[in-house]
Amino acid sequence: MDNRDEPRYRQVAKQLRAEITSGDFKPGDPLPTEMALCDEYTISRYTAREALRILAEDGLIERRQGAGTIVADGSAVTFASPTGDFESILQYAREATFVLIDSIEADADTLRDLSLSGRYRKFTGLRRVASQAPVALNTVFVAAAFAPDNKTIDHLAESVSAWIERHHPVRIEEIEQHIDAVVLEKSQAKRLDVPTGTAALRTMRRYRDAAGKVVLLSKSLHPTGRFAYTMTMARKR
Amino acid sequence: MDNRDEPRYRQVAKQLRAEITSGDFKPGDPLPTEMALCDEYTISRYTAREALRILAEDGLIERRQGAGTIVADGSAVTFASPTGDFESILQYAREATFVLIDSIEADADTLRDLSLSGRYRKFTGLRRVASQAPVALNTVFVAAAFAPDNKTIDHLAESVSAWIERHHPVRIEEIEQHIDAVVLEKSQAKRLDVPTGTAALRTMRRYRDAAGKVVLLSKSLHPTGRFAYTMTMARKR
DNA sequence: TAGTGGTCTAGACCACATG
DNA sequence: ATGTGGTCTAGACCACTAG
Repeated sequence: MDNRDEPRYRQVAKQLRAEITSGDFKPGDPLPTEMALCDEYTISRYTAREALRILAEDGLIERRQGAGTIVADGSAVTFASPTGDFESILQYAREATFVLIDSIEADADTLRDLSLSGRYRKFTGLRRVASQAPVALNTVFVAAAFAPDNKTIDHLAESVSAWIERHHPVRIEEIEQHIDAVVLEKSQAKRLDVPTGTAALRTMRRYRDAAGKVVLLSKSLHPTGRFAYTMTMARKR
Repeated sequence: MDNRDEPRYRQVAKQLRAEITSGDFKPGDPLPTEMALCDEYTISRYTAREALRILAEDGLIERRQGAGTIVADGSAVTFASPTGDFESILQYAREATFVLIDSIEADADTLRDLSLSGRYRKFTGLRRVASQAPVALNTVFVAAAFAPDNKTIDHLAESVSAWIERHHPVRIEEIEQHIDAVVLEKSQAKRLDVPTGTAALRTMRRYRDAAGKVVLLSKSLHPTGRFAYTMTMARKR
């Protein structure tokens, strides 16, 4: 079933998120109180609060001292990243899990098309939040030296770039992002469980280290309604 | 001096921040461990961690399990764009001309849908580069106080936000951008001179002044192939 | 006044990084 | 092997909101 290594508070957050996005809780509805969550999940208050913190940071809920916790409005469908820090721009919901479909060594033609040189491992998978419909069909090319094994990447609950930085002495210095729109093909739509002909955001990101080497290249297809890209830019002074 | 009501963890965070920004701790330096902070400030580990969490969220420090906490080598990451100014986000707008189709006062329903309050003028038009096919179907809501007249906006060869800043004493401090994908409807496709059913990037941007007031709201439909969104994010300051 | 979320303590065990 | 940060428990008191 679920990854037993995943912290309890993320599991709880995932569950609550599912109940919110599925409509069990609607915008404006009160969420269970912290003590209620403690009882329901048999967890301490700290764990309940960590779960709620995640949802609050993602803008899914609003908390008010003395009053309670309610579902924020307008966030039932999309997963937005309102903050401006490096990781949150790139990620889907914090708990989005990579579900591996396929893993092979990238062939020469593919690499040439992507302007990559060197050896790369190609992972194909879905990004899911809880057991909801996938938010993305994801293809990731990882430089061979940094590639995780299949067991590691499957059910990875963070970004691949974050995993690489934690496990290898490399630092991503720059990300180039390219976004356009496409209409999904039949096979893609099937994997994502949407009708053929649905529109999707297509993103391609190149993650480079200080030397300009592409450590990671990620291509994603996000069907409309499951994902939208949000960011805030502040003016430089 | 210090607000005595302020939570202890914020006081600690404030103190640590001061030590970092004053240069007592330099980028790459290890910060005191959690236990060391507990002793130094006579606080529990929870309180120390809350303080560190604040600094980590602000991008001032980096934490790695097992390794420790160090001062980050850049301040919070910003979106580095080639030119470093707002115009670069608009990309097409720099060389694209706004061709006015329609101009009316926005009605109450429309404003409510967009969460706008106050009076706004709604301009509909195409963005063209030279006499090529249009790169966008554009709807712009301008706060009444700043709205250009029809003659001015038609064939405007810059962004509307730039025009506003040049002609009114207002400064855009923040832009919130939302991007998703759609399939064009017949009337939209016709205007853009593409087949019905073409995919398009849909962007919505809110331009706010220092007070948070939405000065300008722009919605665009960019047909695939004519426009793609590219940006580069750098980790360093 | 009762109940909520906010802050805080004092423990504990674990995963991970480094020597 | 040691020490770090990550997770988690079981308490407590306080600030605030609402009936």
